[in-house]
Amino acid sequence: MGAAAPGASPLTEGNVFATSQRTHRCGDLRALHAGTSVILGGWVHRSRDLGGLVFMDLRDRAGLVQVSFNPDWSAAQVIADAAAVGVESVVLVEGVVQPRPDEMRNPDLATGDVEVRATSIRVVGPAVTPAIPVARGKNDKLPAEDLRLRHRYLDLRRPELQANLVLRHRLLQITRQFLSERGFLELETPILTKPTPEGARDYLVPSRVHPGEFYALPQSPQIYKQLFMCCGFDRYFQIARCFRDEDLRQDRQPEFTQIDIEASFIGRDDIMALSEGMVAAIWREAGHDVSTPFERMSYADAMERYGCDRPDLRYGLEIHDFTAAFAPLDFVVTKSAIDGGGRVRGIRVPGGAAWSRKQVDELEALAKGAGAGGLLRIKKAEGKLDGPVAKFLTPDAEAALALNEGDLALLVAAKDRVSHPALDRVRQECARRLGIVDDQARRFLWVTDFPMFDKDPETGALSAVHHPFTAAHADDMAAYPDAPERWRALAYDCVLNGLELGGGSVRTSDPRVQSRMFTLLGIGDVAEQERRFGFLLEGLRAGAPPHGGIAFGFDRISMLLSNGTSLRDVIAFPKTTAARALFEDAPTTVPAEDLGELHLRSTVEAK
RNA sequence: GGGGGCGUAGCUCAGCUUGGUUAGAGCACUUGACUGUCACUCAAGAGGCCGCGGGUUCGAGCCCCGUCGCUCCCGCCA
Repeated sequence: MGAAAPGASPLTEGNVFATSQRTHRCGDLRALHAGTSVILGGWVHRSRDLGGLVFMDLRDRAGLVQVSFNPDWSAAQVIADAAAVGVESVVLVEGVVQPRPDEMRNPDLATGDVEVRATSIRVVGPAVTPAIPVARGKNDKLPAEDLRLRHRYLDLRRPELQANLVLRHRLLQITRQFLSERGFLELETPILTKPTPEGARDYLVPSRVHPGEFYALPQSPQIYKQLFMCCGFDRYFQIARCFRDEDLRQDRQPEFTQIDIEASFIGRDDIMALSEGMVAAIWREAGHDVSTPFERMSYADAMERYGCDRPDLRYGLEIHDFTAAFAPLDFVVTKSAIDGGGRVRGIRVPGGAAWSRKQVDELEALAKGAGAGGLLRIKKAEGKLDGPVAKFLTPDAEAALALNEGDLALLVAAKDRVSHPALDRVRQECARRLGIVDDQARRFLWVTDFPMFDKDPETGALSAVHHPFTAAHADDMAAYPDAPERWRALAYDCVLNGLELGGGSVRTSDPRVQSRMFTLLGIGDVAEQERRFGFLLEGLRAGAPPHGGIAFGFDRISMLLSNGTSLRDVIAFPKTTAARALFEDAPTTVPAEDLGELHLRSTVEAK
């Protein structure tokens, strides 16, 4: 193999992947390369030794190509060497691209019209037998996830995961380009920040130079980005890593990436329009057309019609209120619920009358699991209504139900706090059973006008639904100065098919209003406000423009656009649900003297 | 913090219901044969702390208790 000519840069000639050691990538070779002498570097994906003839599938990031070793063009020693290489070893192969005869083409392979006739092979990175297979048969199951994470250096070689990370890269680039072109500055914020006792648990980092004091890893760059606005940076974004020390889920990691955006002199509609353009650009990069603007729905509407603040609009089964029609009924379940301040609401399921008692019992179990006392069922079969309530129904109630032949009504009689989540669960399950969820459809939606505060039903304490820096509708504050639980927030969530993609708000830019919000949230002491949020309040007092922003969950977006179901498949080195990194084996114990330097002592018994 | 599922060869799994000779299969691996394969084929071989600890029993992969790991869900995630 000849050395590159001194001074020659192979990164020219229109093939940016050529280097001093290789000329092409395996997966890039096509019929047009026929006759070209090439040097390839790649991993041995699989090989087939026919005795005297060896075929090797060589893999790199671009894909697979077949290399053939044959006495007609390969020396005996070259064939012997090829036959001896183990899978997943790294080799450099020199040869000539040749078109394959028609009957030997492989239509399943992008490079299947050609093969590389090898004249030399050099093993530059021999591999031990892989602990988990990289090359898989069509019907082979994936190894267990803990093994895939433990041997991530092998799992990430799989073309599927490579494609996911390549797509992730492209989505990052298009996001940066979109925002950059619109004057947004990519500004970095600290990873070592100030602990905030609200919200999720912080990851804490002990300070060595300040005994007993701690940094926290950011749950989001929220306050910093608002300070950028106070500084006049006007338009900010960051692909920001965020950390939350909470228990995990399939779609939740302890560290995650969000597209974080903030802008000045804007209102809600500005942020929404910008976001729609960005989301459309991201989806387009993944090959999907998205029409804008997105639908909008108020929080109150979403809860009333779907029992959920991020409704999946790909199907109907909307919730209806039958309270007025059921109020006169002499039926204890509905009567007591209504008398107690509740309502009778539910959905009509076309064709549900055919479901068995057991099937409907399963739906009731779901409703009960969500907190409901039960699920009332009324079906219309052979022209008459049937169910425990049926004999109590007045003509008015029957008319209100408006059931068609074969319909099933599923009702919950309870306060909204109970019936919303119960009906949400039942509605989703019914849609799934009916098979009416179109998985090709993309129903983007803005949910707006969230309440500012959530009131604890027992203590009466208020907590922020979005976060404490969100602005409220000015007219609500004026109309109900003493009933903050009635205020609507200038907050908005971007929802796709029942999944939350992102959320944001217009912020409170008046420091006096911000201080009042803290007071409403139970931080009435001014000194306490200054201690915890002084660095924001000072910034606001120094002259703050009206501003607002939004953050999108980038991992989840990558997952959706990779058609995956697990965040772990779009993150190179993810944690397990126990927040453990199996490959590098973190977290881990550290020597007591290291702790001592940080002024810490473990309370856990040494093993 | 709570509940469910899983844990047997390097990998994917069977065996457990009803305890009983030497724990099996496919793939991978090793050796051999094979000149157009592409999940090559064929033959032979090697490979096991049945997660770990304890208990019941004449006898435990199988039953019981505990524990660890992974996973899914609830709580939690302003």
